[in-house]
Amino acid sequence: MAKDHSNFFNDVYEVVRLIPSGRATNYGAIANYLGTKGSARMVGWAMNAAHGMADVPAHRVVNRAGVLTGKSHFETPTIMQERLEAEGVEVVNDKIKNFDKIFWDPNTELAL
DNA sequence: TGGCTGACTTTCG
DNA sequence: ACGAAAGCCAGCC
Repeated sequence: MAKDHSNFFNDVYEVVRLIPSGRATNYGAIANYLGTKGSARMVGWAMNAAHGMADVPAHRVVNRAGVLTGKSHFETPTIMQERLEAEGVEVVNDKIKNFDKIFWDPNTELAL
């Protein structure tokens, strides 16, 4: 399982893994951090492969509005919200409450 | 080799 | 303020 096979996917996994508990980020931030800012979709795609990895908390990755867009891709559409609430994140209507304060930007937190 | 798809984002109407 | 369309890159057929 060499990480050099797909740098893009691996990078996404690492960034998502670096997301601290009780925090969440969005696809655009990760894409921007990786340099592929134009392809925020690809981040989601990478997560599609990442959802098979337990080490990748995909539930901490949401869209720029803080909505749990990818919840449907989990084992169950409720897993994402359940896990976020378990982390201490308030979720209402499949949307993260106070997303503005729990938002975790790799470009800022990792201090590029 | 060429073209479609995709867990997004931004902008024009 | 809401709706629809374009743009982006990388994997997959």
